Amino acid sequence: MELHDASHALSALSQTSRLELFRLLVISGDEGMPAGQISTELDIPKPTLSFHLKELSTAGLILAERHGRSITYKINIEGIRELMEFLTEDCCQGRPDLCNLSNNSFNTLPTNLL
Amino acid sequence: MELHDASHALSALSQTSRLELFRLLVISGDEGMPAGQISTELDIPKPTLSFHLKELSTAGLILAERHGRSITYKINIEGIRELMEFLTEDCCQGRPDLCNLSNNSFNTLPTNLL
DNA sequence: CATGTAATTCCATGCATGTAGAATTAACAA
DNA sequence: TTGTTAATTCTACATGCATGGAATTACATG
Repeated sequence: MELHDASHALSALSQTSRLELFRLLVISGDEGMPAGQISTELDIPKPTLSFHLKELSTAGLILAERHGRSITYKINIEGIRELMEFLTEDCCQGRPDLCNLSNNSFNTLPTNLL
Repeated sequence: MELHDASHALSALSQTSRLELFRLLVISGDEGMPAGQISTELDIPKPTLSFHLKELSTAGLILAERHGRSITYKINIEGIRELMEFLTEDCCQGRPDLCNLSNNSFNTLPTNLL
């Protein structure tokens, strides 16, 4: 991942509606959530939501999958991983304390959602 | 750190000029770099640079310190750490593989720059 | 105090982004 | 094929952001 892509991804996440949307999809996990449900859940009109979903999609942060007549969205694990790696690359040049977050309990969390 | 602050920080980093600026300050480390040098280094006019520096400052990502008649900027370790924590919080709810980046060699890097 | 240097604010311009109603496409069901 | 539901594009409007020249503030030195 290079500067331009990272900037695109960060730009997609820099908007409160989209950050909330992103969070919701992260929590909803691998099964994702259909657009209509997201629209009611976050109280965002469908055209507006569609715009934001597209932003996150082209930024490589979420994926779309049609199920019948509804379209389900879910987070793109690879895309997020790449962004995280880019940021930690940036943050940690010779400064390991920055990224060595002490209170991240990732490894103690259940993995049954994967 | 809450949604609004995170969105503010992400917004500050979402712009290519500022992302480059941020990178430069990360690399320049704890001694930072005066605004004039940044201006010539990145070939950004002073008023434009000043605008971007302010954006990163109010987002809590960099710090300013006057030395004589020049003002030196450097990264704000705490601010960056908070943003990283917020993002990993978001990214890792029940999905530890996302943030458990395998190829991060932070702990093998020299710490003499701190 | 006067001069030179560093950086910032002021301000106007142009471009990009967010928003949401109306029209449109896509899919299923009878 | 007609009707219903889901989601998207089209479109227009308003707001916000990036840019950089000109004027301004802050500081050091003779």
